[in-house]
Amino acid sequence: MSEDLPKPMRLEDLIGYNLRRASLVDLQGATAALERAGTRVIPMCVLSTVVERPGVTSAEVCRLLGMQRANMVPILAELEAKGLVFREADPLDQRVQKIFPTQDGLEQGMQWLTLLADHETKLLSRFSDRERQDLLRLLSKLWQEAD
Amino acid sequence: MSEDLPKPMRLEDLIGYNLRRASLVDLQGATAALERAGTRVIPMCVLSTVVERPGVTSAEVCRLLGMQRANMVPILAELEAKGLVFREADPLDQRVQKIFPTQDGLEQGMQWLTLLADHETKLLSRFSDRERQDLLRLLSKLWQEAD
DNA sequence: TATTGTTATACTCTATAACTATA
DNA sequence: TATAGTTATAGAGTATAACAATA
Repeated sequence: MSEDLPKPMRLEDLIGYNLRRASLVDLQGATAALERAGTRVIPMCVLSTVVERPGVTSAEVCRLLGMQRANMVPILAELEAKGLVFREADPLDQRVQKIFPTQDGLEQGMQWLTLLADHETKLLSRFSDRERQDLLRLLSKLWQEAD
Repeated sequence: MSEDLPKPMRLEDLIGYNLRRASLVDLQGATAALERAGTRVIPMCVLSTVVERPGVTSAEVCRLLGMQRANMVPILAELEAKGLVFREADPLDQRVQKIFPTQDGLEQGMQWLTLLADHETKLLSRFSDRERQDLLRLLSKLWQEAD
């Protein structure tokens, strides 16, 4: 009885359009939440990665976060200047510097993560637990399985 | 028996992190798909809006797409220079210009939308129809209901 | 040859302030 | 006073090429 429309014919039917709008809404709230703590989203992501993987190298962080090495330089310099991470020469490979969180870095990393978790609780207040789980799973599957 | 962990403690547990990674993966593919047609994502979104709402004003497109008025100016100039849209003074309000798609604009708008739909079919090839529907609904709910 | 960390640079997108013409 | 369209400008994020040191 109903005709089949095989392709989306409107902008709002595109997953990508809704992805970008949703990501932008989240980013605004996340930026505001972190601004009060004196940081931004990208340094927060880098610090979290260092906290979760102490001894990681700059190039590894770049691969994990999908960033260019050149753009990591000022971010790490900023975190180091704030006393949140420090670098150590790797005796096994003179090219690389292993990055570790300081005690302050561990505490700030936890606090920044909590700020974002609180922001997300507000953002998703009308979502059921099941909807949050589904959304997280589908988004993760989307970018992790991308070739 | 299991402990309850009320807040995410890792970067990858944040919806926002997965939103941004997923949006970026999609954006790369969408940009590549549109590059072959000689355009970019934002002009495509603007043209689609004009096609779906002929006679819309610049300020209305900005509100619909969440853009600043200042940033719309060069986009509309580009679409106009390509002969895809044209503007008409509104006799009822001398401040506004109503924007309409040309015949070429209608055809290009359809073609650009098809390019993105094809890109999404590839991107979501491992997603079931149900998963695509769920993802679309959850993303739309996230940004449309945001206050 | 390939990789790491780095510098310099350019480009896109986004944000803000200020202007004019009109409502 | 508020809004529409515009200009100029600054900022954040991203991308590429090239370099020296090391593997």
